[in-house]
Order: sequence, then structure tokens, then C-alpha cells
Amino acid sequence: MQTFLNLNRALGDETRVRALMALSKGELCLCQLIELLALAPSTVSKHMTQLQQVGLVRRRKEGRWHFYRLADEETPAVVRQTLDRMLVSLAEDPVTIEDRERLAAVCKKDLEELSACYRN
Amino acid sequence: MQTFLNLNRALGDETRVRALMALSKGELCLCQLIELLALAPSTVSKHMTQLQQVGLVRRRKEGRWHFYRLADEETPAVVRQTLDRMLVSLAEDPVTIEDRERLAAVCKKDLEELSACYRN
DNA sequence: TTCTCACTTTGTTAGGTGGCGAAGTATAGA
DNA sequence: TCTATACTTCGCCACCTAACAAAGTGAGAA
Repeated sequence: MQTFLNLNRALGDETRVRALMALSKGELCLCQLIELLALAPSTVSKHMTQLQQVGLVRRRKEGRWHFYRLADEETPAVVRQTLDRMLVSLAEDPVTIEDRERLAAVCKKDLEELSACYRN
Repeated sequence: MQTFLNLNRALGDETRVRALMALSKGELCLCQLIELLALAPSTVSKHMTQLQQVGLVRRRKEGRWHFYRLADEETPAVVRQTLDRMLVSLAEDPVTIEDRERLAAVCKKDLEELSACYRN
């Protein structure tokens, strides 16, 4: 029951859903998500931690950068299926489309440039 | 997007999920849900209104009694499918089993007896 | 070892949510 | 029409949550 509730609560916040949709094309560094979502680093970090705890997302560290990707085969089937259904049902959502364009611009910049968000 | 978020938020509260699971066997009067959930009438009423607005539940008035049932064919397919998946994934949940037994006891009483919850 | 930097954790605040009781509404019965 | 009743709405309070800034952490660079 608690697992079910936590999964739904995680998917009840627009910021987290936007982050998940952005990850559908492949893994992203936290600073890229910060740029896309236009929120404070601490806020985005907390959202991603929450998504990881529920099992919707996995983290990979490479030097000082932290990369996030969608759940893979190792996560419970229920979580993975829920994720797949979200990806399908929101694929053509206006918010998703808008973010897809913004993400393309974000990915043109390199990580050094993006991490300026920590200094400004 | 908002529809998706509202649906998930509705399914992120244990009281609402318990009410939905209880309705899987058929429609119930509000006073039966009040007895099952052991909450104030106003609280249960608010939860059921919320479930109705999202489309997970339908209301039927018969005299002074208000009966609720799970969404049927008239509701969007996405909502109906989400509901079906919840019913399956929580069918053997301890909370569901416990409520199933309590509900059997509640249904043995008649509505006149149950509506004492409004006077005590 | 010391510094820098990408990120996380902590502390705080504003707004949202779930709970209750009291008052309001609608319907059946007298 | 008037009353009783099953439910809803309103007003309030306690708790939760999402946001930010500031402080802490850990890994690479110097």
C-alpha cells in the first residue's frame, strides 16, 4: 500500500513529472535538469532524490557530475510499467513538447557552461 | 498534464484508495463508507467529491441516501485503466484484506442503523 | 594537502491538504 | 407545511510539502 501511495505521490507533482519526461530521451546531468526546470539546485536535487527512492530513476556519478536516468530492468515491474504508461500518455502533452524544445537547447551547451547555475 | 497530476494526487491518499478498493465489490452508501473508514461524515464526503471530480467514481442519489460506485464506461479510458490497475495491484494488500472483512460486517447492518453516525 | 566545484543536506517559510465540528441543503414522511 | 435526516459546505486548525538560501560533503585539480 505504502509503495503504491508513494509512487502516486511522486507522480502527482508537475516538476517531477517534467523531469521524468525529459529523461525519456536518455540520461541527464543534474545541472541540465536545473537549467530546464529553472529551479534552485537544492530543489531539483531533492526532487531527484525522491524519484530515486521510489525507484523511478537511477543515479550515476561520474567525477563531480551526477547523471540521472529512468528506471531500468532492475526496478520492480510495477514501477517500470507505471513509468511506461506515463511516457505514453504525456508524449504529446503541451508541457512535454515545450520542454522537449527547451531541452534541445540545453543539450547544445556543455556541462561547464551549465554549471554556472551554482555561481550566479 | 493537469488531468494526469490530479489523477495521481487522488490516488496518493490512503483514505481515498481504501474507499475505491471498497467499491470494487459494488456500490456503497456514504454512511457505509463512513463506518468502514471511521472518519467524520464531512471528511468522507469531501474525499468522495474529490474522487468524483477526477472521474474515478460516480454518484447516484436515492432518496436521502447517496450511493457511490466506481467509474464505468462513460469515463475516459485512461481513468478507467488506471483504476483497473489499482484494483489488481492492491487486491491482496493487507489493508485491502482487512477492509474487506470489515466491509462484510458493515454490509450486514442496514442503512438506518449505520446512519446513527450522524447523531452520535 | 589544499582548493574548487558539483551536488546534497539543513533550516526556514509560504501555501496546500486532511482532519473535525457547525451550519446549510435537499428530500422523505407526518 | 413542518420536521427529521442524510449528506454537503464552510470555517478552522495541525501537518505536510515545495520553494529558497546557506552550510556541508566528496571528488578532481592544483
